[in-house]
Amino acid sequence: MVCGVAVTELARDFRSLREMLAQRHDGLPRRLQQVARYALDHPDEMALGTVAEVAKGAGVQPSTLVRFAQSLGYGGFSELQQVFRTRLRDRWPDYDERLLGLRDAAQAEGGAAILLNGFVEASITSLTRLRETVSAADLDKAADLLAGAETIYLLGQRRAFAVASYLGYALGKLGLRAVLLDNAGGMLPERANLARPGDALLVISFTPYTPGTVDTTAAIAQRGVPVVAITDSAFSPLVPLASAWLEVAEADSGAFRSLAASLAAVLTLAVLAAEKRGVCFRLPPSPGTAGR
Amino acid sequence: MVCGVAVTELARDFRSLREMLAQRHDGLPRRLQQVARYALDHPDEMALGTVAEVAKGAGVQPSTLVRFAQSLGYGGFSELQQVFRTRLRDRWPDYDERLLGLRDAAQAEGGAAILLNGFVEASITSLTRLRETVSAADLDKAADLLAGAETIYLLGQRRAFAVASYLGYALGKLGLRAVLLDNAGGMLPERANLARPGDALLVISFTPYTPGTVDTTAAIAQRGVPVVAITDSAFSPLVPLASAWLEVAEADSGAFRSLAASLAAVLTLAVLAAEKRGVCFRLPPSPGTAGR
DNA sequence: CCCTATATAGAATTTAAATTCCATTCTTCT
DNA sequence: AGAAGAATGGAATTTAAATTCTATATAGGG
Repeated sequence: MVCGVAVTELARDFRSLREMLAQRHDGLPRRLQQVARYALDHPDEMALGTVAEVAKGAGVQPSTLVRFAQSLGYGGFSELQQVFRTRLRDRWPDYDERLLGLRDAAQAEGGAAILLNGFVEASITSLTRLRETVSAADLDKAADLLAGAETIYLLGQRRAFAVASYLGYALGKLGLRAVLLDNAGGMLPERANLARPGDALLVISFTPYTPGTVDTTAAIAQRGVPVVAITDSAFSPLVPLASAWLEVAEADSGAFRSLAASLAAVLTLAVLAAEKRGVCFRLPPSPGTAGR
Repeated sequence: MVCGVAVTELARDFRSLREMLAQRHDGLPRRLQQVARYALDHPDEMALGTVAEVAKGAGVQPSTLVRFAQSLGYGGFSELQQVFRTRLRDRWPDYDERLLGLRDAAQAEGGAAILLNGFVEASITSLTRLRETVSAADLDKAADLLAGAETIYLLGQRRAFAVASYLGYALGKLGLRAVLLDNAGGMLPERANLARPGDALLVISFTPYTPGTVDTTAAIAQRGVPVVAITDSAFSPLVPLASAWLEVAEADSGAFRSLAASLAAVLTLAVLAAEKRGVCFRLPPSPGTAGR
């Protein structure tokens, strides 16, 4: 019946589908044009709805949707729907195109490039997700606590240690007193005892939460020191201990997790806290909206 | 059967669901906790996947998902899924609007969001640029040197220290012997003396190059130890000392540079080196294409 | 104006997914 | 340690959705 009609390669992503529809639209039967318009105007409905729902929305019969998909070269509506679902999954409006190109290029270059590309993609995923999960209010609250502290204690072990150490560097540059709690000589508990209620603890930990980190945080929190936690889930044992916390979930690329999102979050906190501190101690030149 | 059990009003939107799960999580059976975590970590899969797909992703049986939904008060998985689908619909009301207004949205949310957005964008810029400047050949060469080393010494100070420390963590996990050269007690020169020709040094430094890092690298290189450098320019003082080097330029967002690209590069090296080492020492089960 | 080819609507069928049920395995309490 | 209860995995069943089929309508050509 439909032998050799589909000259064009069938579209697997939303962009190509859009393009293809624009081209073939005029040659399509009336009802199918109607479906095409609806599909491009309501991509979310196309992705999430059942055939019956979409048909109702577009004002056509269910079978029309199937014929539409088939006339485009797909096996059926479900196959067409995958295009719309993929678009929902991978919606990084700015970066999706770039990423697709990167993946292809990496394949061509060989194993090392694929590996690198994996880490790059995991990092970008983490970063874009960060922008969605962390709100300005959360950041403000956490930064307020840090700005009000005399000394900021930093705690992070294993893979979170890198984050804590960079934060220590940044806070130092910004002129905020910070102490990096490492476990040198197994002295962590003793060094943690220095924290007093006028200070603050910033703790970073991800699954599986290092017991030492959790224990130390609990000990410090119990002594009335405000705790800001950076962790990866609402179920983290740090959350009940914290006065403020940020959810930072890092994607992994097989072997190791990225730290990109954690670093971005932590630097934001550092700069925010410094700004707030600046407002308290030395009044800034421009009042009102302090941030540029 | 389930008369009047659900005391709580059942959640119809994502936020309440999230909250409810956080509360009830501890009282839940093991598998149901597992599902709860997966659901919050992969909301898109929950929205788009079928029961079978989600079950596979979460590592449970399909029936467990249904029981999970029911224990929360929903009629079944489909009803629970609606919550996740609604979230997808509502969060991106309009595709085009979002394209235009990412930065505007940050403006509207306040200083904190602008700041965070800046760090996220800087990181993504660094990461995509990394893919352009670093070639697979460079990576291979550097990884070969590391794979051939008995012990890998890691050197990075100031902001590069975070990178070196994460690399140390990763190499340890991969079973490669690595020594992080910190300057504890001002003993850096003495500790660096331990490196011998059969070892390797991985050094990370960016403008302005920390003198201590450069000096130590020079001393080690002169004693015949192969050096792999991660630095930000061909004119870096590390380049003439190195047997292999990678150019990693980090974008900055005003105050601080991202470390995202450096971390991605360094992790790639670590995994590559471990793979090569595996090939040399214990022949892998699958010959030919050793990858994964 | 009629005949043929194509498109369409709606019912019938097929296919796939969600839910329930039951046997087995862990837990917990005595 | 043993029994009772809850939790789990997997097959069986039910339910819903997608696809196909056919009768009817519509448009285009002779």
